[in-house]
Amino acid sequence: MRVKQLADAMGVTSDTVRYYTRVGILNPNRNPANGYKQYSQQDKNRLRFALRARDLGFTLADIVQIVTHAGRGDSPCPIVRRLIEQRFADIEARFQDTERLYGRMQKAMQAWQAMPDEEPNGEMICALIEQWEKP
Amino acid sequence: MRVKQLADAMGVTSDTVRYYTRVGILNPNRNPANGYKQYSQQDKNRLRFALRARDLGFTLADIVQIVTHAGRGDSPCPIVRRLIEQRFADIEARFQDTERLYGRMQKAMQAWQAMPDEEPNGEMICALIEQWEKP
DNA sequence: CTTGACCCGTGTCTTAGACACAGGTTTATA
DNA sequence: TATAAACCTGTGTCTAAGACACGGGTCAAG
Repeated sequence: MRVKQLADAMGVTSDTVRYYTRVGILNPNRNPANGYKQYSQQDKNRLRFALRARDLGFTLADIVQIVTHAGRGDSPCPIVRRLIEQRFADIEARFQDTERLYGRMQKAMQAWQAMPDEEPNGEMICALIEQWEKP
Repeated sequence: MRVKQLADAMGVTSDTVRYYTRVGILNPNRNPANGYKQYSQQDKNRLRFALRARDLGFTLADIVQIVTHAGRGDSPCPIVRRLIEQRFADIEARFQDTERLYGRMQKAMQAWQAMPDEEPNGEMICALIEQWEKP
């Protein structure tokens, strides 16, 4: 199948398929008649794997490592275990960071809505931000 | 004050001070003797404002807009109100995305630890990822 | 006067694609 | 069969918020 066909089948854009090809996750053959990329069923499986791993928080660099080792016949075992531990810690930290940010913003919004009575204006907001304390 | 002095005073790196200068948040004078940037107390105040706004989820582009309008004597009011609404929606979406990602990863980790009995190996993890269903 | 710490501007790198461009190919329709 | 729409190719640039490197100039203490 060609780029768009694969992209549509997996629910991504053509650019994503091309990008995953560029970085080495997909390895299409070339149609000798016109030079177009030809994706096999194996590419489709790899793309499905890649998208699921991405949804679990792995980076594309992680995925490239995994599929490269898998393709060489090596067991991706130690790599994958290390990556899982690493990404889990990353996502946990990111989650907590975002949670704190969200909390700060909620508090700021509440402070804004608790402003005296008039509509808040730009200066008041700027003053609010300026007086804001580090969490 | 010079770059490093300001950076140290505000707890950021010199690169950050230079970057904020590049994008127009800070406007140092130049020391004519050597061409070095000379930051004033107003720059320090601006940097403090910028860092607090950043901690509240505003982008640097947002901050540039705000301080540019403030510097021109315009009221930043309508801009700031629009930005606040925009960023609050952004952070809310980001928080929920990260929360979902964190949940998916937690479930994956639990599934991994609930694996039969042996140590999990790479193939098993890959199989887990492959069979993983979209949330 | 030397040494180490600081400064300068400029340029490149990072993620995960999105978008644009100029031109070649395929496919459906008239 | 001609043409137009939709597709394809590679290449290059852009995103956010700095980090890092380079080659060279400047400052302070010893």
